[in-house]
Amino acid sequence: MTRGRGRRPAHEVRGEVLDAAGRLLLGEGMPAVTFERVAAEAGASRTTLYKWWPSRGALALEGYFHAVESTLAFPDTGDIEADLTSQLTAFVRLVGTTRAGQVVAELIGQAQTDPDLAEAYRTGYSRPRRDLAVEALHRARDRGQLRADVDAEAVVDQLWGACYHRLLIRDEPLTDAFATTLVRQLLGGLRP
Amino acid sequence: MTRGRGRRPAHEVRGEVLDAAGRLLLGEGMPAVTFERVAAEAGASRTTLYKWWPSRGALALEGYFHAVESTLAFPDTGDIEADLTSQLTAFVRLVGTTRAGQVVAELIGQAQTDPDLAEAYRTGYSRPRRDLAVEALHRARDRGQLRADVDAEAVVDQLWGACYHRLLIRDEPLTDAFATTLVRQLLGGLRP
Amino acid sequence: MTRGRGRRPAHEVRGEVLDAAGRLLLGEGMPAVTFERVAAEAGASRTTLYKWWPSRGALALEGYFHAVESTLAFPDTGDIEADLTSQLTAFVRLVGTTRAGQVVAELIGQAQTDPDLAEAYRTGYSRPRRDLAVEALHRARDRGQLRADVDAEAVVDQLWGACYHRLLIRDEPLTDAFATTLVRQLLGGLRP
Amino acid sequence: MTRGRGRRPAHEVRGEVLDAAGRLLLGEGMPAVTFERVAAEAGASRTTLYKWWPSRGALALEGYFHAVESTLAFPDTGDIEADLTSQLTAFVRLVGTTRAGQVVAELIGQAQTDPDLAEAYRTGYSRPRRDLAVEALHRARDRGQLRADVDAEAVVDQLWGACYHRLLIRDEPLTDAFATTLVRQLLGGLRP
DNA sequence: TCCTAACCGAGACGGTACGTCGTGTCTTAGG
DNA sequence: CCTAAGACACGACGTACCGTCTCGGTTAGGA
Repeated sequence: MTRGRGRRPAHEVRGEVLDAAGRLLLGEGMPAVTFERVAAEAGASRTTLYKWWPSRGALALEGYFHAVESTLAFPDTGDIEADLTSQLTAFVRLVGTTRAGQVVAELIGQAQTDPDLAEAYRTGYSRPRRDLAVEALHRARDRGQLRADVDAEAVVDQLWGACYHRLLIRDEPLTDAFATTLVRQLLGGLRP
Repeated sequence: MTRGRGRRPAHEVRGEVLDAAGRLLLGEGMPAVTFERVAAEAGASRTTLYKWWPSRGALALEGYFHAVESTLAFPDTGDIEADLTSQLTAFVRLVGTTRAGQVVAELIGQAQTDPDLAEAYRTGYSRPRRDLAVEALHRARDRGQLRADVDAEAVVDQLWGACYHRLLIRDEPLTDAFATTLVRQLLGGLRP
Repeated sequence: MTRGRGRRPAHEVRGEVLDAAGRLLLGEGMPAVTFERVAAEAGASRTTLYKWWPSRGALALEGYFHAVESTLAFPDTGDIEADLTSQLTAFVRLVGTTRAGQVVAELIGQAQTDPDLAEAYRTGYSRPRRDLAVEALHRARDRGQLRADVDAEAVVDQLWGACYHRLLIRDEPLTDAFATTLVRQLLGGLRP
Repeated sequence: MTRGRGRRPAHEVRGEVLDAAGRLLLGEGMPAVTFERVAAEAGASRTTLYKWWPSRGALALEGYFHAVESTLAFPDTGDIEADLTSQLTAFVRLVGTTRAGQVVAELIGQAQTDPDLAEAYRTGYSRPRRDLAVEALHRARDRGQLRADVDAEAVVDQLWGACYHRLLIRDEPLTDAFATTLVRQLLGGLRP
């Protein structure tokens, strides 16, 4: 007898579902993350998934978080150029050389037609990371390393956004040198 | 008599199909551009569409081009900062206030899982526009308005890429002021 | 509100599908029995049909059974020649003058390239009918009306098979006289 | 340069088409014989095929004839039982053990919904063979080996038709013994 | 011999059907 | 009594083939 149809503890099912979603996402990419396949892989009912996740994008995103358990940190050594370069280089390497790059790109792509995913992505991923960088930039400004009128949000777009651009359009390569260049070119004009 | 089932001139069918694709894309967005609906709207056969377009993304992109007939130009007044600001502001307005912004975002989104669309987008859209900007930057450099070691490709990512970032993630607004700030912050460090 | 998209009782859908299949089969013949048209006529989803019937032939056959609800009987009066003649005459009239003849021919025809239909036809139609005739022949043999070494299975082929031959090839007519002749010519040599 | 599009001698094209049709029929069976595939295999235009053959069945049949070049003969040794047995045994072996059996069955099957094939089959295949057998039977009758009132056409159905029955329905095997039995059982009652 | 008309093959058209996958809804049986 | 299993209608996909029709190159016939 297989398992019966009665209910299992919610958290147990949740865990298996997210495992399955993350596995599919990392293994076969976004198109493989369907309610159908995730439910089948997790041995759960599709009904259950519909109850907890509003869209396949939201499910995929949560599966991604569940799989990578990323730590959120922005080391502050006191040298903003060095910190930005190291952060940006780490980011470029992550999305440029690991599976994560393609996955993040697909999530952003899917988010264009999936409002639930877009919202979840902003709230749970991009916003916190932006904030960390903005705070670091503000601290640098307060330390006198950056001009007083620096627009920290725009700086984030000019560094990370530039990388996302290359990640999403892919008509120019995403290299360490590129990361370094971004910081160098931008900070030249931002020093007091 | 209806029309028979034989061949109609290729360009005639093509035109009607692209009309339909563009109309659906602008009117209801990317999810509405399916082979099925485009064929129905165009009064064409699905088979015919499959013969000419490798994916719904490629079809949508061509429908978009067909609909907007955009002119490609990068005015060069001799003042690079002014030119960049005006170009970037125009771009920000286009994608920030018209239907085109959402459409372009959806196309880029779809391109993440549609290689044919990605290739067509790079070749027919992003690459030519990048090149124009890069050439303008090189001319400015040769005029002595920019440092000799400027990385023009990176500059493009730091200006337009920054805008695409806000377009695609949408956790910060895409305003005229933002465009101006991007140019100001970046060019400060790029002058000789 | 139309009806919703959820589940309907299986037997309800089944019934409507078989009605439709039978109606199309009797009305327009085998070529009209496609999954597509049956689904449309029955107001059911094609997906559902695929779940229950392995091929359009199998669907048609079941539709045929559903429509005709034939009774299976082989009256045994004690006079084998009379019984065979009456059975064969009835069969000849059925397939020679009613719609059923063409339908059965088309089913057998389709079965040549549809293993599922072939299997279903043998199991559900021909085998039981053969068996009834064979049993009657064995009883006649045991009563001493037929030679002890009669090959009852072969007799079936020499009577009904002969009729199927004319039904399927149609280069000679299928008449009552033919049925009578078949029995007469064969039984002459089968009497003890 | 490939070959141009001008015309080739009709008989040359015909030959290649029939080669292709026969090859497909013998190799993959009736479902593989489509105008599309035959034209492709023969390197001919579909238009040409439509001009010469009214249906895929007719094309297949002619391809079959072209491939097998069967000789039509009914040896007459003077002993009708021996002749019938040897002819029937040869037939049973042909359709029971070679590819031809399946092919003939598929052709008859297809003929149920293809009037052009049915007509061509009767005219070019079954009718001539029936006639040969009927003539042999009439000669035997005239020699006094069969009763004067024998219905030769019916005899053909009771011998070959019985075999076709087993070929087409396949719920009993088609063996040499079966052929022998058919003749033995039937001729018992047909002798004067 | 050149030019032109007729023809015929190549191939695209509108269609029908297939079989599959995914979606979101709804019923129902099981724990 | 609630939940999950699972069947349903639906929409879209990509493919195969059908029968029709247009187009343009070749070839044969007339100038």
